[in-house]
Amino acid sequence: MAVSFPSSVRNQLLAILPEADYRQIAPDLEYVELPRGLLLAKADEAIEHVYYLTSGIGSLVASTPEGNKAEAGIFGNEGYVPTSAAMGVELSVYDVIMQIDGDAYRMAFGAFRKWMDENRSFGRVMIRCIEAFSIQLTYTAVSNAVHGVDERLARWLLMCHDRVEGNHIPLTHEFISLMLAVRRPSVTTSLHVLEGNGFIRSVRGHITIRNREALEEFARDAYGKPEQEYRRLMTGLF
Amino acid sequence: MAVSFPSSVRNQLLAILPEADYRQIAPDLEYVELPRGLLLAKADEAIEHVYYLTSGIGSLVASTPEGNKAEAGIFGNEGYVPTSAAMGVELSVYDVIMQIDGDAYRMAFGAFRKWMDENRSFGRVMIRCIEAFSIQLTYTAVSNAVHGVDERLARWLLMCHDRVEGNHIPLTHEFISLMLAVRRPSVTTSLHVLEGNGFIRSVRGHITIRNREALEEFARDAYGKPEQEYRRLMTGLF
DNA sequence: GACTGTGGGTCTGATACCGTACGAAGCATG
DNA sequence: CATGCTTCGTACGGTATCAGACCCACAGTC
Repeated sequence: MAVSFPSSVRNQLLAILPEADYRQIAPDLEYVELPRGLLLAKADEAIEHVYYLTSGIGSLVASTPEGNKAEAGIFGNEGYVPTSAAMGVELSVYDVIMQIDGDAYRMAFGAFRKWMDENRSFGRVMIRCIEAFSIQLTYTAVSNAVHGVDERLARWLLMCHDRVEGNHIPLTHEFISLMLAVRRPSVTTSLHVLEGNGFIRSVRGHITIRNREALEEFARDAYGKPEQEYRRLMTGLF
Repeated sequence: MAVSFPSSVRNQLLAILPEADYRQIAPDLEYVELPRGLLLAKADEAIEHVYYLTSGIGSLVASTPEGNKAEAGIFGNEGYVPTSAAMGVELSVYDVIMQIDGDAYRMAFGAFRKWMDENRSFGRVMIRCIEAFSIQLTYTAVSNAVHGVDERLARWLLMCHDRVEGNHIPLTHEFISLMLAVRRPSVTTSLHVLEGNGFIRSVRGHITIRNREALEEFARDAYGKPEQEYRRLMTGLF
């Protein structure tokens, strides 16, 4: 662990920035802790800050006029939110909510816009991230259309696992059911399927990944493309 | 109809550009006809051109490793494809296919990249379009998660209707079933529901919208948000 | 007018998921 | 230890959609 590194580089986007560019924007970063449930942006309200998570997980949740909700995207320390800030959009369209406690470096909307204009490398990284996120959205749409609950749940757990350290994820069935837009009991039974196969262990409020490889195999048709594209998009940028 | 206007302004993105900027990029536009079934981009292949449709409809179709497919996004003369070109991405992740005959002005990938760098207004419009498209992706994901076939079909027909002139849409049940990732007979029965309500008329290969307002009401929970956001994003830009 | 291919309607049984409800188990509080 | 709250397990009937198959209607061709 290099002591001289600021902890903000634990965000992969900030870490990828050339050092000179990073130093330029760094003064506008502010460390914050993000408890579960915190809304980083609210639907139809102004985007005040842009967040670079260094730990934890958040979700982008979209609602319909009748109040149906579903998660459209998930993010951790590999990205930033809300992506729409980069397009000069001031109002958020979705709720962006912390799903697992974490912390982040955040930047005021105005500063973010300024650096998007003035720092080429910064803009390049942010734009790449938008593409990566949009690929995730696409495959969420496809998966929602073609996969059953078991597969969707497996995919979702893998995406969470990618974004935490260790194998332990604090999650309730209730919360998962909101994200996947299915009944809570459907989550329970699907978790049992995964548990019966030895992929995971599930106890009151906690899920432990026990055999990630097998879980990936199980979710093969649902998981992988966005993650692969992320790696492709983010390598060789500089 | 102003005779002096080039037909390319029938694409809403090109139309929105300030005249000076439009004149700058115009020499790199080439008129092409796009028959149904034509692939404007192929998954994992290089993006050769960027297309600005002036008529017709196309779809962005994503596939899973096991060959499941579903439409993730739809576009007409209100946007451009592939949006990823603006992020400096050279390979397409999806198939982009013409769904209803049309025509377009296209620009070589290299020229597009150049103007993204050199013409601020151009870049701004393209970036806005990415955001709009990404909102569409999000709501497709949500709708796929929470709505039944009837509602999803209604939503989809409305999105097609938005992108054609008149009330007539040439479509087969088979094709719609591919887009929605449902069985072909499910499309047949759902169309009967819409037809029974007097919203549409469906005959061999052709669908006619008869009462758009009622159809919108029927699809209220599934349709509208992305379209509303599109208008908000694209007004007052210059 | 017969032939052929595409597109559309309908049937069967199977299954996945739904809405709802209720009870049991874990955990904190006093 | 009693209480209350959250979280989880399970059951019921109902419905939407599935997979697959089959036949019919229409449109073009020769």
